[in-house]
Amino acid sequence: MSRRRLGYLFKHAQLRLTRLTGPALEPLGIDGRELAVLTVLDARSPVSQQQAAQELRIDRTTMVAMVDALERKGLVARRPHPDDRRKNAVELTERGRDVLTRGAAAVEEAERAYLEPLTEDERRVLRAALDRLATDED
Amino acid sequence: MSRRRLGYLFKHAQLRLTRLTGPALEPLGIDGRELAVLTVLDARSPVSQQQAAQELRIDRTTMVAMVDALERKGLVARRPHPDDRRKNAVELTERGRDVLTRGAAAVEEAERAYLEPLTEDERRVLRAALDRLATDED
DNA sequence: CACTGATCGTCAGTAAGACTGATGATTACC
DNA sequence: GGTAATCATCAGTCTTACTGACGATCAGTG
Repeated sequence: MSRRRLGYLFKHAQLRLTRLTGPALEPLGIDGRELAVLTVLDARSPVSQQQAAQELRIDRTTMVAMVDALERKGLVARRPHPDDRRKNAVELTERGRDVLTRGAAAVEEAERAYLEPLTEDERRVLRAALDRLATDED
Repeated sequence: MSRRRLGYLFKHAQLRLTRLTGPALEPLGIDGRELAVLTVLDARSPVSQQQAAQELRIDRTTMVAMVDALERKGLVARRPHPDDRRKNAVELTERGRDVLTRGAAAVEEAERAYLEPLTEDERRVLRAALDRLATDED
């Protein structure tokens, strides 16, 4: 049996993760990407859209669409940034904070189930390895 | 600093991998997914499109498009399957085998560079962990 | 102050990837 | 022989994420 390529392993490892986190977040009306945006907006507030985009390494135009969606759902609000009129200060609404709290717990639980087939040691090494592999030293 | 979520880590670990394997395969005119298809077709020949699709866990209709592309590039040929006239026996052309050989070497080398920041131990554990995480026990 | 260049948010258009659902041809079941 | 399942295909759709352009605003220079 030939050893599978890393690309295959990553793709399907990620697919299985999505199959767990997706349904866990679905009752809250968001997906994993939106939860990530909520997390950054909450932690770094008040933050411009581009700062948040850089934090998550997503495109600036993608962030526009994400904030659009979250705003439509009433989870965030665009406000004029105090220091710079070009920027939006994007803030979580009360409901946004609630969804963030519950979403974080749901994902935590889903990740626990996801990692269940691994030993404690493997989980630790996996996380450390991914951390380094995900970082470009460009 | 808050621990990043698995979804983020997987996404960006995969992005960096693609940034290495993509250019490595580019001179051959294929991408990683096409190389994977060539690999399966070569190992299991003669194989129907759906068998190959199942092997790689991609959709049957996606496989049609992949074989279309590979056929256009002269790397594979659809032939009537000896046992079942519904099936195509998809086979590598001579040039397809050459591209597979050189592509496999190129990806091997790219993966080596990709894993360079990890210790030998970490590489072993990572692979074992991904293997299990990528497998649905459904 | 006036100019130049950069930054921020936005929008339109596009491209890749992968799906659903339908179809015709063929095969297997009984 | 008739019904159900399988294979490859196609059209259409959906998601994700991009490029390139735009107006508005800011920062630095002289």
